[in-house]
Amino acid sequence: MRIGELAKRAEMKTDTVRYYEKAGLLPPPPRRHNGYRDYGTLHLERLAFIRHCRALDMSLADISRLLEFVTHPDVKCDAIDRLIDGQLIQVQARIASLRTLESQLLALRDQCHDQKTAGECGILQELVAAAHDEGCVCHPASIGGTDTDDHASIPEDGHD
Amino acid sequence: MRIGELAKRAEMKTDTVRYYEKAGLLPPPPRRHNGYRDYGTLHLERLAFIRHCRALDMSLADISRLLEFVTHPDVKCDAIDRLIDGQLIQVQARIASLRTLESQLLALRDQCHDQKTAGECGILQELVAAAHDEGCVCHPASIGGTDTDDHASIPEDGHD
DNA sequence: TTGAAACCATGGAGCCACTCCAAGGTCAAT
DNA sequence: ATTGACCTTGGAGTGGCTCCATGGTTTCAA
Repeated sequence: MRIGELAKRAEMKTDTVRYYEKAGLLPPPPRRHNGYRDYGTLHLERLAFIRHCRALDMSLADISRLLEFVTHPDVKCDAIDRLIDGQLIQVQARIASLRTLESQLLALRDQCHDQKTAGECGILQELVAAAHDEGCVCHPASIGGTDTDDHASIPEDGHD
Repeated sequence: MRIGELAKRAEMKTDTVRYYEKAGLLPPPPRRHNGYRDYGTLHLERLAFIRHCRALDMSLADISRLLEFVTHPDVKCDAIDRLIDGQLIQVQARIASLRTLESQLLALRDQCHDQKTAGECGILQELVAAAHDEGCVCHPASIGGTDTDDHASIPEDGHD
């Protein structure tokens, strides 16, 4: 099976397949006389596994760790459990932070009372107010406590 | 004010400030005789604005658009409203997709019944089963419908 | 038989929003 | 005079791809 068919069957791009090989997730297949990669069903299964894990939003590093368990089924499995748990904690933290964000955006949107120009727009006024540290609808100034304080920092989305 | 103090006051790194300048979000300040950047309070306000918008998870492109409204307050503001709405829709979609993901991971975690080796681990067996397209606890094969089908694809985190 | 289309190979750049680093210049205090 | 803290620039790295240029190979039809 050439890379095109493999990619089609695994429902991904040939570029992605080659990328996985370079990243060490997919073992390099034998080559034909012309240099073309020659895949078998094992490769397809492995790709399906990777794809499924990616659908669970796992990082390639985590998937790589899982693949080691697949090829070494005799080691203890509690690390697998911890990996999934860690994943779960990340996802739940992300949901919580996005919910905060949602309420902030909703509050912001409510500030626009169909003004006509940007100069009168409540949303923009709120955003500019934030620059003066006066507290805004979405990030109220912490008068009574500091609990919303750190939420005002930039969400750490860097490495999803 | 040199870049160090500006960055400290804006609670970001000097690298980030320079990056914003290069990205066209912060106008290049005048230089001192030694080449050092010399900032004023307007720069600090602008940075605070950017920081606040980033805390709302806006892209730099969107913030750039907003900054144009700040400097041209006479244009119509409905574009601002639409920008915030778009942001909101994105966030809500992301929450929904993460909730699906959460339940999938929970189902997966329940498969581990304290086995001892990876070979017996229910989680791993489920993940491998997915490679055989037999349906797994987290992504059940669509027997009765296709409602969970498309959710099983890789989450589109690329360009949030 | 020739030529076009479809496939394959490699290497490198681009995306986003930074972050870090190296090599070198500047300045204040000791 | 030297140390250390600051500043400058440019470039590389992050993750997980995606796209592109350039060139080789295969296959099919005219």
